[in-house]
Amino acid sequence: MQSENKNTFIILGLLAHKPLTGYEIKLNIDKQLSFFWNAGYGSIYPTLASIENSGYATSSSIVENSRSKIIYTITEKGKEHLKEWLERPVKKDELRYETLVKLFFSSEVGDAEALKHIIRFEENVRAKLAIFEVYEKNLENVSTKEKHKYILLTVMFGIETYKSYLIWCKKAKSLLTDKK
Amino acid sequence: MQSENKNTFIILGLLAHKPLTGYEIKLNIDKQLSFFWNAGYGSIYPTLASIENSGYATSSSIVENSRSKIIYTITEKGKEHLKEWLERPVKKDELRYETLVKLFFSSEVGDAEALKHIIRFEENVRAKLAIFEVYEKNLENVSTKEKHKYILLTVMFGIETYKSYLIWCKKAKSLLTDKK
DNA sequence: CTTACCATGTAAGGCGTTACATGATTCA
DNA sequence: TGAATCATGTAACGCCTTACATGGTAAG
Repeated sequence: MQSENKNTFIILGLLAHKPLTGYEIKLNIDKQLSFFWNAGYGSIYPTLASIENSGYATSSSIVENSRSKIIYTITEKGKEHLKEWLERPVKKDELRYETLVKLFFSSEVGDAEALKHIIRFEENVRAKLAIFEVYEKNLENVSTKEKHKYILLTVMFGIETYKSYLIWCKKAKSLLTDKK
Repeated sequence: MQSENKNTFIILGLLAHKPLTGYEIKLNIDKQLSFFWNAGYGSIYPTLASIENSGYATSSSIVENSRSKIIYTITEKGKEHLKEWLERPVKKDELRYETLVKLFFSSEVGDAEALKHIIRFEENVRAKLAIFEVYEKNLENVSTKEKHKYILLTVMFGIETYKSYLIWCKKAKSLLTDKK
């Protein structure tokens, strides 16, 4: 079966909002979805080809700002395909926390190594949380508009979980450093 | 390169604690790591073969409880390999929340569909949180022992994040249902 | 003039899931 | 006796990352 992988639906979802090039799709995923989904050019361009092949989008070459690009536009068939997927129950949320794996086995290397992983994790979380909070402020002003409401939901999810990560980091550090 | 994928280190980590069969490894992963890592027999058995091939473990066929099994034992070389990996910085934690993707694009299908996804997510979270809390109680009693301390850390992570998921579920539901 | 960014792709290889295949033992 | 669990694997396929390859434009 072609065109049944998740990236197909991510791309169709973005195209449902407006026509985009492969390059713009990558930018959109990085900016808006990267917290819970990632994709590289190596998946995006082949998926776009397969999407067009299946009749879910059409492409047209244009020149804009003296740059030639290929813009993809979703078709009715593509919209139906997307909706059908959106209505299906979620199969599985996949988490692969390498950080937690390394902590789980840290009895082999000791507290100092474990702490390094926690601290690195914490730094990443702080950086991303700051970004989320800017997004949230921007979105709250326009959230009465239908489209933004759902995006706000995902940003809220990021904020809530990242805050809990920080709480855990604190507890984890004191479990490893406090003298009994 | 053989034997450099993550499952290699998960398995070595488990074997570092005690010798196990492929079947037992699967049970251990499901019970202790499934919150942040998963693996099927289709990865475990081939990885075990490659681990043995690389000299990170040795195998021996035995009969126990009138069942024949193949037990793998980690070697010194395997322990070194594991430690070296545990000390390397984490490359990336990978999250693929299909739930959030579907929510992100829910403007295409509306509040009712979005709510269904949230409610399904919430049910899963509640079920798993209950399990984590049992684990935590059991671990707290023995957490002064080195090995359990690190396992407790990962359980605490699960509890903290799952509690935050529930908070988000509540907020998300009211964002979608409250009349303004 | 050179660095960064815009823009589109291919190829190889690794990773991982799913389905299939087999067979023994235990328990109800 | 039949279902569940123990136990070990293979094969196919799909998915995804990484590296490679190319070339144009904008800005300093």
